[in-house]
Amino acid sequence: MQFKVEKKIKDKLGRAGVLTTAHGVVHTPAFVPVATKAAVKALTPEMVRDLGVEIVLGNTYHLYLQPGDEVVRDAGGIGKFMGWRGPTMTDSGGFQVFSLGAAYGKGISKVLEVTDPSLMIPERFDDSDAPRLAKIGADGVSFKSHLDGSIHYITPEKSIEIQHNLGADIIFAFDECVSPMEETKYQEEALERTHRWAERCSVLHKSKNSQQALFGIVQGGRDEKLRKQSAKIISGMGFDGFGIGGSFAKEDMQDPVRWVSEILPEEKPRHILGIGEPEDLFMGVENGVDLFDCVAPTRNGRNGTLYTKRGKVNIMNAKYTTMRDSLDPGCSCYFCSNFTPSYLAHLFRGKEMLAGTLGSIHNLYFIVNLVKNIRQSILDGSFLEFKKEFAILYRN
RNA sequence: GCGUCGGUGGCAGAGUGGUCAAUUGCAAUUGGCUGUAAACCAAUCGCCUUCGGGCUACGGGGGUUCGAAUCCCUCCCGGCGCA
Repeated sequence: MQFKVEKKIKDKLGRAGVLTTAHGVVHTPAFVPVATKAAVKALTPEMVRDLGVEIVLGNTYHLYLQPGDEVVRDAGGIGKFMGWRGPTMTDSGGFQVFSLGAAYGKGISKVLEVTDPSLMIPERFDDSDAPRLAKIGADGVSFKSHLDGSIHYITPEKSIEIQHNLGADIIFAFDECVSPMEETKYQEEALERTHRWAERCSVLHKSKNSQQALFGIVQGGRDEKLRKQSAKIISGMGFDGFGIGGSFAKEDMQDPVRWVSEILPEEKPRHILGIGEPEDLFMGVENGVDLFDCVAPTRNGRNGTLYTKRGKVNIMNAKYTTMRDSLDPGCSCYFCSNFTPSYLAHLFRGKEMLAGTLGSIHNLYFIVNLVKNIRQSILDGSFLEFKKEFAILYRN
């Protein structure tokens, strides 16, 4: 893998670049659709490609459980297995430590909308009996499969082995995504663990002489000291690129991202994990992020929430049942070019499978194109103007 | 005409003397979704309300009872059977 910065935003950390992998080129900043189980839900690889997508991201934990990483390896790797000819990346399973662990059944997401001190857990109470499918052990994480209840112990080494079998161009170190609700003491403890795990991932990966690029993940929550410390430590481990992971608060997300980008080596790519609402894309790019993956466009698309230049709309709202005007004037995606909101509303109400497909197509097109336009604005030297123009319409 | 079973909120369908403005499902209305336990989840869903409560409701009318969607009488409507 190679990465080259083409142009930077004046006086900012942001840049446009080109990432070259064995399976093709990615123009950054880029949006990376999520294909957890080797499928971008509701879409064929051809549709995904036609939307302008250059790279997709699969998931270690999910593919390990089903169909099994060896099946994927024997099929020629994740790209070949899923019929995607371009570059691929896999997440390490670190997010499942969070989503199936501390966040399990609690409705906690990785982005907090409001910073409310009362929401913070003052002291990590003993909730070891709380139902959860992931538990952190001595040197790894014990998962109870959501599919059949079987127990699986994933260590950093195991995550890397699985990812070697999955064979994506870019893989991630096994980390612990920490809940935004955790107190500082726990953040520190988890951060040290993530650093130890990162080192182990790096050591094993290097010993295997893999052609795959390994990205280390910076954690540290919303704490400046921890974030900077993490960025320094992770940059010193010889990774090929970096992930920025963990907990964020909507209103100050840019701070951790900036702190980290200022420290990470400029010549290596940075990927913010699991972030991808339109405003966040501008925030990330401005603060030095090259790659974004996020389930939001596809999940929202399947659930009836569609992006438009004037903000998100819920196609299930009564007013759309008869609307024949364009949902998002100027949008030239396959859905907007060929169908009416009324039709899509009907498909959703009728629970037709095509609803999720058309919703995903529109949303992915919206996000991928937005990032493309952001990239172009960097090359044109008009990023800040573009950001401002977009925000004025989108927020109304 | 006789017999019989039934008529409950937009629909389906529970309830069969008080805890019933009435279980549940669907529909409807609205909200949410950020490294996917997610083609998902949540709230609302008779009218009014100063959110304490008030009012009108289980085909119509009448009755029994302290109290009726629930019991009785009668009328109307529907299914089935027999003429």
